Amino acid sequence: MHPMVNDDGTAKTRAKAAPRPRGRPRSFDRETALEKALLAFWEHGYEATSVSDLTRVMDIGAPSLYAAFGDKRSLFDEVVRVYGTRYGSFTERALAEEPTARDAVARTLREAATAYTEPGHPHGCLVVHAAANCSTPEVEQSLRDRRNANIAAFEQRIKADVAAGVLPADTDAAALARHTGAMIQGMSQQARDGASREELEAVAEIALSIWPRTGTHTG
Amino acid sequence: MHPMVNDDGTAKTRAKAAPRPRGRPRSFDRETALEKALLAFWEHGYEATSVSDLTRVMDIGAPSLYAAFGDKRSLFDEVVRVYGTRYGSFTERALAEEPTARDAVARTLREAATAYTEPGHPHGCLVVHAAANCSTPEVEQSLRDRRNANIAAFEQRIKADVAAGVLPADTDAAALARHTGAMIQGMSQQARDGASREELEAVAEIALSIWPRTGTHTG
DNA sequence: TCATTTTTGTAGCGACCGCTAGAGAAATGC
DNA sequence: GCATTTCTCTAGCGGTCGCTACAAAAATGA
Repeated sequence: MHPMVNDDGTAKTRAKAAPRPRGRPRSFDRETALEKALLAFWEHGYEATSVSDLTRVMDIGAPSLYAAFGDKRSLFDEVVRVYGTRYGSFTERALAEEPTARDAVARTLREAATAYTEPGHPHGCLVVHAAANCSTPEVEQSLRDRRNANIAAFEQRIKADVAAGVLPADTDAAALARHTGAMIQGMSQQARDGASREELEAVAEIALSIWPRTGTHTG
Repeated sequence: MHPMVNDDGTAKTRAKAAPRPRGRPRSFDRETALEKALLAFWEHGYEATSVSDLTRVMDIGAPSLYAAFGDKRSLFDEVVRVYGTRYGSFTERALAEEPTARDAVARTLREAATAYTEPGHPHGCLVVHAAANCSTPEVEQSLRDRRNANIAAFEQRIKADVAAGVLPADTDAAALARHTGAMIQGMSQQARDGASREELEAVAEIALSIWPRTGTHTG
């Protein structure tokens, strides 16, 4: 057995043994740099964030960026994945944990009001805005797919409630899901345009009032 | 009196006499070129539409563009003005012509469903999307101001109905206006993401169901 | 010590960006 | 005809874009 030499001070990333690699070690923490890139892309979008911007905020040289993350496009892809797990997971959590579609939508909209106006990071949703007006169609399409997949997930959840009798049989699941998606995207735009958490929460409550109250909560 | 020589075939623009200017006449129709620029900016946004793109779709050289429209920024400003009168005026028309705030909002959302999916031009609203992720902050801010002014106009109209007793006294006019703005922007995003007119109309009807039905139409 | 491996900083590639100088072309007034 | 005015075309400016070749630097294994 090799001794687990891992407390050398710089290698925060390698938590799991793995003997130190051969060459010169990285001078920066990969996760920290990735988070900086995430914030830059979140604030300015894919296209308006130049590689020069990225190297500045990540505090590394261009060759280091390309060695660690590939090109700009794959760095952005990784940023989107990290964003999804770190900041954008409240929707799927609500869908998984709440007992009814209505509860899931309610929790999603309320948490969106908070998440989209949180201090410490840009307002609104990266998935909604970061690939708008993008001259690389694949990038624009990849986020569009994520948005539409979210709406499809709402639709599935609503249909399940209809099938279970929780929602009326004549419920238009597709329209209800799209309405929810439009609200989320509209609230994200509002957050970018300066709306506060309280203002977005009021919007969310109005939007929620359209739901038939046949669910578990009737108070 | 000078005879009104105005039928020289090329000068569509000068409808009002004004003796022909001194130098070499323009080889293109300014309004037609402006409309082409409008469509380009609408589809790709301010930043992603290069001057080279513009000269190609307008079918003129770069010096002609700069002579006729100033720089890229002022061309975009003019495009936004033209867009407002030609494509984006349905909101203020509804606010001016409908008897109640609710009717104005209903007409706005229904007409948005049509306008945002009309064939022959890009989907969605130029004001919502064309300055997203823009590295020129003034451009981004100018469209943001237009969006927020729209919401303020809704709020004023709603407050007028509250004052007139058409809407309940405890109506949250600001939240209701912001909800309307979020719906418009969300529907615009949906249109960009591929939603059809019928789908957006269904979303609009759902959104409208939140309004208290104390207005003139109760059928 | 010394060869090997990997990262780092410098410096710059070709392509495109918004924009314009300058010469020629097409109209006018005289 | 001829000067004047205005527009058009070619060509290219300085700057930034995404990206990379290259050599020095810093770790390893022997």
